[in-house]
Amino acid sequence: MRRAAVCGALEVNELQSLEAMVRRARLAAGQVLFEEGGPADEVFTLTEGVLRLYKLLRDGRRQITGFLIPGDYLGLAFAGTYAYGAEAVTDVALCRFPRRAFLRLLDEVPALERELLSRAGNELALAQEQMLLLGRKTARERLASFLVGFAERRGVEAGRPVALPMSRADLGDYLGLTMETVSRAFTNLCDAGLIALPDKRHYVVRHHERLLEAAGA
Amino acid sequence: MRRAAVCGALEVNELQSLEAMVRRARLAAGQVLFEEGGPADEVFTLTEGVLRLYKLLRDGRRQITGFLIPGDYLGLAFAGTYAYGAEAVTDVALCRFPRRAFLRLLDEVPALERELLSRAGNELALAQEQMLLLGRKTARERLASFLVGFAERRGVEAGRPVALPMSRADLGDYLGLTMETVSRAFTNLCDAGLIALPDKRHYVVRHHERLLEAAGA
DNA sequence: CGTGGCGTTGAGGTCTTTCAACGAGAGTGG
DNA sequence: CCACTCTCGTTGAAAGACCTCAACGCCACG
Repeated sequence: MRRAAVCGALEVNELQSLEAMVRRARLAAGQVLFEEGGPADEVFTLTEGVLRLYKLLRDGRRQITGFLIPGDYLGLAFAGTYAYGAEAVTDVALCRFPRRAFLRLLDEVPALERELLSRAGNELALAQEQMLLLGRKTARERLASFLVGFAERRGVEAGRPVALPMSRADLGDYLGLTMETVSRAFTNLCDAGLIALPDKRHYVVRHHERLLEAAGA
Repeated sequence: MRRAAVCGALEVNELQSLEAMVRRARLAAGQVLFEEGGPADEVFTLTEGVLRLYKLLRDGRRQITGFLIPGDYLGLAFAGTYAYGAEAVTDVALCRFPRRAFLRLLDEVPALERELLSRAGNELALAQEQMLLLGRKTARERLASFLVGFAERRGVEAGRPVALPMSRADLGDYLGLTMETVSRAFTNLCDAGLIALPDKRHYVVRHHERLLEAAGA
């Protein structure tokens, strides 16, 4: 895992300049960090909680493009405005960096740039996986894919309950479905014995193999 | 437009090492450049023609994640294998770089790294736009979005015919639809007067405003 | 104990897919 | 030069997956 590498690089090489420019912030669940199209003058690192990134259509339809967990960074837009909005799913804590200072740091620390490039590559691969999901998978496959991937990303070991911080509606907007269809897919996977639902905000992977198979790839 | 910047950087700063490592290649329409999961030991720049990048499910369902046009690069996987397959849509010409030499060059030319990071950011923004399309737009909106964006990307001025090198099936796999639905959406937009279809492989944007509106955002 | 948000379930509707037929055009071979 | 064939695209009819609308239960909160 390379999740800590940015912070690592900062702390080792540039502690003094980091100290000068880092600020910490907290947001309550549901609050907006920034909006799509807003001026992109800060870069963030998430340290606690979960964020959702999303894009909107004029009539209100929403696509969540990703959920961020501690260790993820966001906001590095090379255009002057954010390409997406960001909101707190749970209470969150994060580090904020002024964008200009961050770019200056980028000039001074080549390793940081390489790290960001590597991360961007990972994100791109994830985005392509998500396109496959949205364009070609069934509701059941979409949910199964998400549940497998999320458990893994959270580092939850097999058989352990995984916390689901987001609502069914959020999940729907992430998977390109409605809340109701997500709910039915949960029921379906549960009835099939692939997962268990101790309560509405937790799930357990009961058959990793079969769930992976239900995910379609 | 920064499309030429990589080549620019190479030619100005590293001409001799470039000469040593660049190789040119051609592929006929339909041929495979590399397959998903194959060893990622080369990086490419497309100089002529159009490529499609895609991911597959086991049962053959395909999602095209992007069409590449001259000036685009591909293949910079930080993992050891390609995350997607690449095939020629038309006859293509490209430059190939051995991956290791390319990474060495990356160490020597900091500007190149910044350029790649900037491009990765653009690609990520495009990918998120595509997620919105796949997850939340109707068939008509998807096609309208594509037609507007493709004309722009090709730099075709308003009212001029745009060449469509890919088949309806390719378009379907890109937009998360079937060939038939794509065809119906074409007919629909044509009947509505938003576009014209001089022949099956060209279209004309007749009302940029209204087409943009039909694209949903 | 009411109220409101969230999730589940059912019934009916809709958009897209599936299946099928048909037409146009390119390339092939008689 | 003219069938012949194959691919690609279009169109229609029927089927299906998901959506919409609605009712209901649960739980936290005031």
